[in-house]
Amino acid sequence: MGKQMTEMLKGTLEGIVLAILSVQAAYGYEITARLREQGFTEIAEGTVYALLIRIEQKGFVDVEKVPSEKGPPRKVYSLNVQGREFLEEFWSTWSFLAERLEQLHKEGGN
Amino acid sequence: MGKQMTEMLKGTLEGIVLAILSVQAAYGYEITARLREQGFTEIAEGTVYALLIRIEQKGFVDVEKVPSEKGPPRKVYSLNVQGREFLEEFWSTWSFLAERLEQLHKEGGN
DNA sequence: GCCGCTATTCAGTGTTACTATGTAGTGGTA
DNA sequence: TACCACTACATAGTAACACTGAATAGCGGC
Repeated sequence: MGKQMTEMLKGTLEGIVLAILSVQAAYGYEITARLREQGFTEIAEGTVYALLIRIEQKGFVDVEKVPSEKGPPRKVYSLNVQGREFLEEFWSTWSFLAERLEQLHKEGGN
Repeated sequence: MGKQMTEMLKGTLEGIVLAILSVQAAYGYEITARLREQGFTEIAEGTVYALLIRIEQKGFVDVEKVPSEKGPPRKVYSLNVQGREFLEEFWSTWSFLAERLEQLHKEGGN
């Protein structure tokens, strides 16, 4: 993956995953696949699983183990109230940053 | 500073500073002040200086020492060709990320 | 002589995403 | 039976980056 993207994902990937979960509960393998669909083709599985453990420890998600027909049991993550609050904060932080950067892009773009 | 902002700045602060330098050459103290003006009120001076050393080592900027009337000599940084190329890459990476996030924000915002 | 402002530097810390690998369950197939 | 492909999760070690909390240094005014 591009080094720039790697660094830029720090702090945003968590929000991205929470945003995905805010639409619908999902398990790790599924989330990875969904990220790939959305253009994040190079995000490693290990990265996603590590992130899921983190957001579980922070108490942003509820976890349920569900048997799979095709492999080991799935750990299905669903966003809880705390997670939704955090996601809102994330969006406001993101919006602030995005506005400043858009401004800078315009200024420099002459 | 909010922890979210801290993490989100990883990878973007470098681009922000390069964007500032793309408009006009500047020195560390000045850059810090300019960031504060633009709403990044809590970015530590030490952070900016460390970043400047990094981008100098990467060869994105040229440095000139200029005496000051008000204190120790200033180290004035100006963006060079390599820096401009890197900045362009930065903008394309940023745009990609911003588009995906905007999309996600819309989807989740129902 | 001391304080405030300007200006830079640096050691140590925490967080995060990546690499690389390992473990495990299921079904198909030769 | 043995092997492979796909599904599904876990983890140890690494690199990069922003922050904290200092220290150093030059200048002017009181």
